[in-house]
Amino acid sequence: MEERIECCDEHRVHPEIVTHVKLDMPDEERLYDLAELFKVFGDSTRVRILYVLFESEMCVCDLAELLGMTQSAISHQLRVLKQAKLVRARREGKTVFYFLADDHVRTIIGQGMEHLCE
Amino acid sequence: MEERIECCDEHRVHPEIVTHVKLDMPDEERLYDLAELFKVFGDSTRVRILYVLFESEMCVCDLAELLGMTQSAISHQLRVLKQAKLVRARREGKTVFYFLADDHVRTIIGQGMEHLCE
DNA sequence: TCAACATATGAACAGTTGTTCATATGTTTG
DNA sequence: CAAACATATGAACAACTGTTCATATGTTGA
Repeated sequence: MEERIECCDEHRVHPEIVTHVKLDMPDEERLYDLAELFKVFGDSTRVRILYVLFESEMCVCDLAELLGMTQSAISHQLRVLKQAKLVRARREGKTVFYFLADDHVRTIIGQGMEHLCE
Repeated sequence: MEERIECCDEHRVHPEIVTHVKLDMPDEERLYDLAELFKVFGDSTRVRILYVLFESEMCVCDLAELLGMTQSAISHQLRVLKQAKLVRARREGKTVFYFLADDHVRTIIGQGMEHLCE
């Protein structure tokens, strides 16, 4: 802990800060999960689906038509979104309606948009 | 616009809503950029780098040592982060210090963490 | 200017991801 | 129950991504 692997010989950053940072870091696993979550936002098909669901819950085939993609592709992506707990599903007869799971989705996407616009 | 490609024959979602959603959607390009932005957050090495930079600006080799990765790997990822304008760099002699570009990064990661914890 | 050091970068490779196609599951209606 | 329809899923393939290795660039001090 006190000894460091050879790297830069002169450390501008104090060892205290490095130690402090190490203590403050969440577990590897938690950070891995966080990256996995953002990975879900990192695909334009899925972002588009989420944007649609901002307005209204919708069934798979309407999503497919709206986004100009096959039912299969949309269904695969909805599964990813569902596993990440970003959307939930509600069955009504033959059709399944998907809707946003909670408001973090809006906030996260909103902040992303803000970042793009600055 | 009024005519729809054959899909579900009975539409539970009113055509008005579909039209409304279409109008409210940002451009393809914007949504693509948004997904690209989140893609940057979607890697645990990059998330870890960002977390470290929450605490303090840091040089490449310190980051490499802290995260137990090669200098090259870190440097490649810093470039990605820089291109996305999530971090900025400051040169001081031989060493280059990287730091967070703005506070959206904190908010976005914070919201992501919140989502995981619910 | 040259050696030593910190960082950046290009090529290559393995691992991952999104779509398509074919098909399976599940639901309603006759 | 069978047909029709909406959705889900598995396999396969192309495209993309992150790391490594080798090397280049840029900076300092002798």
